[in-house]
Amino acid sequence: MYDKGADTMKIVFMGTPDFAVPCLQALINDGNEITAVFTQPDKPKGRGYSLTPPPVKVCAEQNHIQVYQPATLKDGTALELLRRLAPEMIVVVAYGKILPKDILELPVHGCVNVHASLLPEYRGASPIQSVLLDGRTRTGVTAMLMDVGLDTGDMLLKTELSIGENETADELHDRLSEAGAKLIVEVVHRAREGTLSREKQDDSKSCYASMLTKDMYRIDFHKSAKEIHNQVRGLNWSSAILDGKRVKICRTLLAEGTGTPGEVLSLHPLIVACGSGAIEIVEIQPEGKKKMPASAFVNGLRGQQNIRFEQ
RNA sequence: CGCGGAGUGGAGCAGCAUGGUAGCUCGUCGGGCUCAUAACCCGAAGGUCGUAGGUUCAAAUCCUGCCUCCGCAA
Repeated sequence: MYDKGADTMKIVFMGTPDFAVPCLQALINDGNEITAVFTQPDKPKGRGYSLTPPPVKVCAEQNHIQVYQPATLKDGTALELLRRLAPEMIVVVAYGKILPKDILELPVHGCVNVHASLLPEYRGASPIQSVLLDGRTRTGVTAMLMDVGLDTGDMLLKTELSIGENETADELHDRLSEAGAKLIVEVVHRAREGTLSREKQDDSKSCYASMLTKDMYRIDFHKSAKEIHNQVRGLNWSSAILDGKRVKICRTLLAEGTGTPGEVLSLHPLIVACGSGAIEIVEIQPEGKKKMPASAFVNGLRGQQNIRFEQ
């Protein structure tokens, strides 16, 4: 009754970090024929610079899928390889490389990208974090048909999510990642049925999520409590200097109170004054230690309880 | 051989340079006080001090190997 070609699709998957893994796994579980996975080359990472494979590679290998890690897609070898693989669709999720035009045009169903924002807003590198830094209350994932621009292609499907007041980038990342996995499976289904429709992006409403830089992680307690709270949750943590030592502030809540910026208003709970308002520090990580509840940190202070955060 | 920090009852820390009775702030359990409490008071349980060896009459403490965790940097 069923034509084999009608209920599976030949797909090449391109992706690199954790965010892309649920999408790949979902496509596999959905029974599609993943003929190959493209991912970034292993890179020296972490302590000792040990060569670390990207998460997508690990997942692909567990599923016995052929992995390719070309340094570039521009020299034609990737194109030739892809011609042989003959995918009906290329799915790209946080791959980290630009696809040249001839690859974009290769599959019949095109190159579909899953992007972690409601396009045309937050195109670019850090949509998840930027949305939180800006204090937005809604975001989502968008599947789009890639073109030569950066996240500018025609949109196919979206999923919208509302953002919790205290939600962190890690938490949002995971939710968006799962939503993206469901979304791409639906895109594949509908591509087979031929029921997808394309919607152009309204460029006048677009904005870009800039790359994250190191200095964005430093807390300036002159800023408002709201800004600092968004910074901590948007970046997962931010650093401050306490008693001459660097600490990561990993989780905060908005709190009551006023004082000079950086002043510790209370140890139980741990509340710090900001430029306007105050934040409660819920989780903190001293240099060289594990992340711990602020209460544990305060317990370990022993005598030196006259602490204040430096500017 | 990238640089550095750390592993001590359930949590966070002290003790280690001058080896010799396990400490502190919490938590837990029991009891008391209170209209009441995450507050206060009294009491209790709970630790082969990461692991394997070495030195020693004696090692959490000194020496060596190994494991694990973390910060920086990439």
